[in-house]
Amino acid sequence: MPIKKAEEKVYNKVSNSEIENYSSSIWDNNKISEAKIDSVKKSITIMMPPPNVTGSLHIGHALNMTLQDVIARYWRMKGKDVLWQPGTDHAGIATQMLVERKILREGITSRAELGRDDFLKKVWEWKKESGGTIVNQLKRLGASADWSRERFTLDEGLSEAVREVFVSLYKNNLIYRDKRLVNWDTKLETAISDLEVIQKDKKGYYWYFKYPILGTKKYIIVATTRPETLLGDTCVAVNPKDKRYKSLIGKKVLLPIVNREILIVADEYADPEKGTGAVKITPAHDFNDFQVGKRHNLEPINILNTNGTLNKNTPKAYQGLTILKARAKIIADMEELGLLDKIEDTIHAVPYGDRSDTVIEPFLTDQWFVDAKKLAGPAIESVKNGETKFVPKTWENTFFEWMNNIEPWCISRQLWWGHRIPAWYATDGTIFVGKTLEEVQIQAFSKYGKEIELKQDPDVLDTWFSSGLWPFSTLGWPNKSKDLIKYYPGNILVTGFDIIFFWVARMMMLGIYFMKKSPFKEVYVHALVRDSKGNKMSKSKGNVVNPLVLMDQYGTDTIRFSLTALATQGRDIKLAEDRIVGYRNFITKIHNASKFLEMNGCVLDKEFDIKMIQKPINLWIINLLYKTADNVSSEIESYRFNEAANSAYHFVWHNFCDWYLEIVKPVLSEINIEENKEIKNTTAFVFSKILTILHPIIPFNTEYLYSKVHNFGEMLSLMDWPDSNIEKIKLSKNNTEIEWTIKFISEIRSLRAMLNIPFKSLININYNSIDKKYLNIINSNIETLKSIAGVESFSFNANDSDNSAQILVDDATFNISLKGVIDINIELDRLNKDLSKLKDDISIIDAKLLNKNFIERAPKEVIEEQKSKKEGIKSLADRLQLAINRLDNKI
RNA sequence: GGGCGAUUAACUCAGGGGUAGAGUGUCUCGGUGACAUCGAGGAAGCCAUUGGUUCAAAUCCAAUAUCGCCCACCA
Repeated sequence: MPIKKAEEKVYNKVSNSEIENYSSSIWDNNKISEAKIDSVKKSITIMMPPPNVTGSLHIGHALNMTLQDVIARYWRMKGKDVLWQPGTDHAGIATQMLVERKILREGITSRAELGRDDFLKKVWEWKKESGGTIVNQLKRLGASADWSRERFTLDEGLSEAVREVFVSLYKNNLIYRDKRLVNWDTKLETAISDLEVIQKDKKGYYWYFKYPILGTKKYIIVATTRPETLLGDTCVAVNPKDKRYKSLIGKKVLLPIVNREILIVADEYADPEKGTGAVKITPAHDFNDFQVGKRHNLEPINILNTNGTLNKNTPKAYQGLTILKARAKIIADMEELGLLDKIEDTIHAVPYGDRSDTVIEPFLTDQWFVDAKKLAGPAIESVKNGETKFVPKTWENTFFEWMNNIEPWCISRQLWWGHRIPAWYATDGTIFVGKTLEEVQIQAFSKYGKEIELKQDPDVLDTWFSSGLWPFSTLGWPNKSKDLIKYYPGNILVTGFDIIFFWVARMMMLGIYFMKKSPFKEVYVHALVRDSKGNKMSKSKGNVVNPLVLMDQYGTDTIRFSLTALATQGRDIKLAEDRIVGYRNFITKIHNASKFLEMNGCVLDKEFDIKMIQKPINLWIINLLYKTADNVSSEIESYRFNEAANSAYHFVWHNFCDWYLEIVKPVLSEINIEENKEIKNTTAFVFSKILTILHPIIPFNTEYLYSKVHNFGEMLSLMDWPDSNIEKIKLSKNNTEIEWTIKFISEIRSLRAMLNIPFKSLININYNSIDKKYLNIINSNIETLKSIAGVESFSFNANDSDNSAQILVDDATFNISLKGVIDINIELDRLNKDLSKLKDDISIIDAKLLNKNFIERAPKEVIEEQKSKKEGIKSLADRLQLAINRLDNKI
């Protein structure tokens, strides 16, 4: 076994952390990411989705922030004044839970023991100590947001905006207080919104209960998955059209255990197909039942305490029991009474709280609501009329679907951490809403004619209420600030689809209401990052990929490039480590190219004018460079990040490194200085532009190479984006000479590989009659051909019928003497294989050309294209056939 | 139940009316003055199925199948 030298050789690239530290420190020193309010440049505003202050960078953040950073850096290089507004969200429930756990560890039994004020002090303390974690992680990722403007949703300014909005919406009857069924979290003891409820399919049972009909010995049987709600039943409903029960309508049943007389009512809600067709109605604990109860004027009976235990409205034996214990007792009691008819297995959806992961109970309480329906109209309209566009457009359907069916938004939370609701109550229950206590005191005084005691509502607002104001509250609203005028509305919002309803829709509703304009022109909705098998990442599955670990392992830029290259529209991202390794290699490749430039003294000459370039190879690469730059540019602008990354990748690796540098390499080492000057200049120029194009995606390495290693000029992040229009570069469609050379070299290499001619044995290429232009090309690239194709000589040889292999490039034919070293049969095989491919191609085209309909109806250009294609292939095939015949004769 | 999306090489995915593309993997050769985290060259596909539109369909339309997601659903 030969020793693998690769293992001995340690690549001497500087460490990722050194590169990352260098780049971020010069960006910080030069404040490249700060928006310039006084700049005359046109603005681009990106509102960062504020991560939870309790958060730690996960792969979704990494994707989201990388894409925003690509956009931000790109537009800066395009000469725009970019505001990327960062900040964090106070995350009411998450933060409160976290700090509650913390004080528990400190030996405090509950937040109640501390009291509201002291508990909040603890939360602020925590925020001061640990709240910056996520921000530092974002900075490490390279997020070039304007951190000097960092905001927090509980900042004084943002809180003022919250109060202003609340009061204003209240005055306009868009916020109201109401007693309604809400989703109640019995663990957190707070109401939550519909969106915070997650339905999970669970195994359960249908219990069939017999309710005795008063005055008879008969029963009506009802089915339920929640036996304990029996205690709160106020009627039994049957469908008026259901013949089975028609005679029972209006009769009464004796509700077992509680012995309450309740009516059998007729209601369309009862579905004869479901269960027994008769349904028990518990208005206080079921959303549908609530409506039924209302229709029949039945007072709901609440059977629960806020912590989910049974309350005073239930029989003594049940009071204080948890729901599950009460359920078991009901079943046992019913069975004992002989009223349990049967039990069936079922799988049904059970609501869970997204934060507490506990079963959510419909619960009747007084809460504050936003009349979302009224606010939704204009938001829907702004998408319909194109003021705001979703990318990809398919998300607009999702948006409409939800907005059209929107329900009142419950905004009050029975928590301590958050924006306190600016409402006060008089002892008689009168509500006063105002921004400050003084304000409501004045209101109260004018009502009562004297000073009275006012108590502020103890509840706080849903966190999304304040983040819904983010696009304008961060810019100084309600003050008419310069920022607001310049940076509102934003241009682009980058977000995951999971918060379209939570956040995007609410920002649009509130933004349009208060600012008269939708808060952003475009919403780019990116995919979810999944594991390599396509599973959603979750802590319980243990398949969570920690971006910070990946960043340590591969470097931040590698992760950024990987996420960008994988960010296709409309499909989830499966993060496979293979891909990451591939892109790590790409960054290494760039470093090696850089090393090559250094070794060969390729230094950027400020006097160098690319319009004066003469050599075809240089013209070729410049041409491709600008094509790539234009391409990357339009792909970023249309949010096709994967295309942008791939396009740059391909150009750098396969055009610049594989061909340009290889072709130029032998010439660079020649002594002719004048001759080399143009090549060296071009090489340095193109490389500097490569770094520019890649900068938005991999800022750390490109900045490092640009300003530290090569000292190409100022900081890269301040450079202009290459643009063929602005720089008036004429792009040509074809560069025949270089393209022909590449084809020629590829043919030679392919032949070598197929015939097993080792690279070290140089070959002699003969030609008989070829066009002079090809000879010229060969002569001007002779060094390249020698060094990268292993060609020793070219010579005229009229007698080309020796044992020779054939190379056909366009309409030129070459032959290589095999000198008996090579098995003719192998060459014959190779040629025959090529030929049969060509013949297949011809027959496909022939089939078309012989089709009368094709000739009659296809556009002329297409027909001509097919014909000339066929001509080309045919001439190649003919010459190949000739060569085969000749070789055949030798055998 | 309502809606959306996916199905293309072994894998992960682009593309999108005119002969099928990339990266990874795989096979062969290679220790060469940028790079073995590399270079050169191969092999590998009835583009899910069935119908339609079209001169022409992987691409457009419709149905089907399978998988995924969102919303609704605790009789």
